Amino acid sequence: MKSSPASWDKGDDAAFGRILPRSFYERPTVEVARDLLGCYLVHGRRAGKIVETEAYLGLEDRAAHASRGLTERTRVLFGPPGHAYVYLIYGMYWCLNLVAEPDGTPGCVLIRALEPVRGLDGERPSGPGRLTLAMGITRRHNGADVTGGSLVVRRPAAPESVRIGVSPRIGITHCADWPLRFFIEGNPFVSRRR
DNA sequence: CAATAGATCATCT
DNA sequence: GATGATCTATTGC
Repeated sequence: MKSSPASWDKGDDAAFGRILPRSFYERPTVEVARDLLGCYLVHGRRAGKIVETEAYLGLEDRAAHASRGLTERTRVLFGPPGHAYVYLIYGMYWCLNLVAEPDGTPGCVLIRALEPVRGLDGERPSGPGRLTLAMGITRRHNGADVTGGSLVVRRPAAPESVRIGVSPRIGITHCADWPLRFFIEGNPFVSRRR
């Protein structure tokens, strides 16, 4: 399933579908997290299918950065939807989030794993840290508009039908039992549980 | 196979 | 000065 020449291999990004409009992100975070599964994250020549996400809410979600209020770092989370929130974790890994909810309301979706589609040969973008490493995403993308730019998300016109799994989020200490992690059942690129 | 230690730094207290 | 939405390597059973 890799040798057949697909049109996207020739650089036709439209084969990944239409770029998701801002209205897609301007909804409840959980809905956005679920609907992002099966969409394509495209950065230059590199592209991957989103197979695992986590929702991070607002003030009531102590696991979310936004719960500590508006600061210099979390400014993007409180801004308009459809932008990237990128931050450094544990001193070595960048994590990519997509801002959801209307302008002024915090909420974002952490992209946890991709299935390599183009320009990611030999990579295993499972887990937030490895994903950004493979895609070449860094602090430069913090605040970037993902509805038009070098980094965008596209949705196929006819998404394949998949089973969506739900579980608690990974690697957090607060609200550790909230079922806000979503993934495509059976996909081999979904990261494993601790 | 499961548990733990270590790397390393922006952000916040 | 402490913390953390990670990942890998290593140790121990």
